[in-house]
Amino acid sequence: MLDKRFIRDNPDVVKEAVRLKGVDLDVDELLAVDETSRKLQQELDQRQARRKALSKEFANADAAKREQLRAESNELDRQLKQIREAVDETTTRLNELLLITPNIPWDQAPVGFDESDNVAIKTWGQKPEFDFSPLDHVELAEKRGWAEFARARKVAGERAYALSGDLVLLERALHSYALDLLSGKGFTPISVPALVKEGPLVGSGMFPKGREETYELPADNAFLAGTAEVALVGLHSGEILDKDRLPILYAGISPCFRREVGSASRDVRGLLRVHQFEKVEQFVICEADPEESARWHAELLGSAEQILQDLGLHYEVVECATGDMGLGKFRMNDINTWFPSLNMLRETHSCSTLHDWQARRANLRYRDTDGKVRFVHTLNNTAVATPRLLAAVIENYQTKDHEVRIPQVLRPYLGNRETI
RNA sequence: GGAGGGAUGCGAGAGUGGCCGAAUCGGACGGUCUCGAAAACCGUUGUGUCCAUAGGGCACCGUGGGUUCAAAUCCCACUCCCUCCGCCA
Repeated sequence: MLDKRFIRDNPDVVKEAVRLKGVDLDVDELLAVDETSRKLQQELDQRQARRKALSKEFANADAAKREQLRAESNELDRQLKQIREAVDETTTRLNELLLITPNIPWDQAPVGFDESDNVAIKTWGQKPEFDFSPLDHVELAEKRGWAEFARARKVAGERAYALSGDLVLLERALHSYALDLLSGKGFTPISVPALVKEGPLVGSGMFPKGREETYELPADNAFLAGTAEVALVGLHSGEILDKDRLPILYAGISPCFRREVGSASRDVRGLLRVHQFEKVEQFVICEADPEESARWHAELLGSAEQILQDLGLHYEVVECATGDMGLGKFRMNDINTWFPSLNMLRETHSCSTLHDWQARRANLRYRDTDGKVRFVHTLNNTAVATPRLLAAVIENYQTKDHEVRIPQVLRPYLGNRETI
């Protein structure tokens, strides 16, 4: 969400953002509705002021006067009711429009309308060389009894999977390692609800746009969140934090659920795109200073890179194009990691700065040193999301004998085994 | 699942129809005192929105409706929290 006053004062900037992000929003309509809404509100305020005054007079009035005041007040009530209906109508529409108003993207972000316009800004490491023909993660896992696909699909349908044996231990090792790394950097590990109400989904910016991507449990008025970010934003929504509590650094863990409606029959094989997965998420709440949030963006991106470097995986960092970065984002960097079986890099991490766009929706504020109340900045990035990253690890580290060499950093979590 | 209790500002907590955007205590901030600090004393201290230079209007006492000239206060529904019983990982 953007500040209404900002939109009013900078309509051209907002229109440009709408264009750059390819959003279906009529900014002129928004401005018109805002104008109407304010006029109606003023009218309402005036009549309400009058009604309040009448009530005050009433206390000291005689019987005849009271009759007259009662009549006037009743008439005012009739008018108020009408105006209130009009106000409700316009504010509902205004909110609809505000909720789909995009954040202003970073002026250095590549302009473009989808993923294909993203620009690689860094690559690290090298593709592994195999002197045998490597298996893909599905073949490898099945050969080793590490996964059940057919049986899992009997239980839970398409894109379902079950991990077993050493692959489960390896998955846990990845998460433990990421959590330890982030704790060491001052992030508080926190496990959060994946089962959430609608409020935090709107607050985090997932709704209304991502509604059909989200599992809904209508009997309970609840949803399954696609990321811990939803709960992490929600935890502090509505609060006014003391400035000395900032920054708040979380390493959030939760299961994640995604319907993948837009990806029908894409990546249906294996562990790449599944409906349910496990993620350690980096999340930052900091003061509303673009330089401060830019520093945290670099920090979050750096931690994700460190994880991949520690794991020895070949990756590239991508500067996401305006049309790919999503409604609420100021800046987004994806990290794509090498998958030998696909002979390509695939997204494993996504680092975003949202400035105060998310904080405004979630009403997450802090009291600055000058005593003013401001909206915080929020940022998030993946640390480890499995099984996608797990698939990358086993594909990249497989041996001719269908074993997997364990990256050094994970060995302490696996009884110091070198291979599984 | 059954029975009860509750939701008020940064925190505790008063307020059961108009004098309440809200007592009191605590916290925080500023000041006096002091070599400095503590104590004591004095003062300040909710958010949003609109018009505006100053300043003012309006809204908000969990959420949404209703009653009334008038609602934090009465009525209804919902959400959340707590206690006890039952069930249960």
